[in-house]
Amino acid sequence: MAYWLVKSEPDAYSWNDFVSAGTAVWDGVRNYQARNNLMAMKTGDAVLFYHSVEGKEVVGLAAVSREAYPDPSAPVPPDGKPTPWVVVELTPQLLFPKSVTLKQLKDDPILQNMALIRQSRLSVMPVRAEEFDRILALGEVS
DNA sequence: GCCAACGTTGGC
DNA sequence: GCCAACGTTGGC
Repeated sequence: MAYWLVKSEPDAYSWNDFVSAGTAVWDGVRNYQARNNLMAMKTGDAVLFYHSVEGKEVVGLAAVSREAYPDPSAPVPPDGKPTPWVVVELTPQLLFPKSVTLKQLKDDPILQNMALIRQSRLSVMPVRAEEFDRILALGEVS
């Protein structure tokens, strides 16, 4: 199983919105690196849910419930080719007992090299197993 | 509110 | 194909 992190601005789509919806179609990704990460996701993979801009913290854990398929919200290319953009579907798993702030991640020696820190604009990124375990520990997920 | 990082667009 | 201009993201 692989591990991932997705970002969402809570003003636009928060963890509570996600829980209320029960499942989320992760649409609107328009960056090729992020798209490649979406395409690599497998059903059952674990996904950390991060609030960007407001909060700046990992708030919960989700799971991939459906693998990549074409993004229905993407514009149709004029040449009639299929859109390059994809979505996955995510399902909430649990709310962290304690949110893990960006500052905590930056201050932790194990987490120094996370894409979240080194590449702040990427919205969908892989997480290493040791990073994932460490973040769950910081979030007091038992 | 500012601005650094960085991806995209379009003129040449 | 290069690169300046521009737009967006997201931390501070």
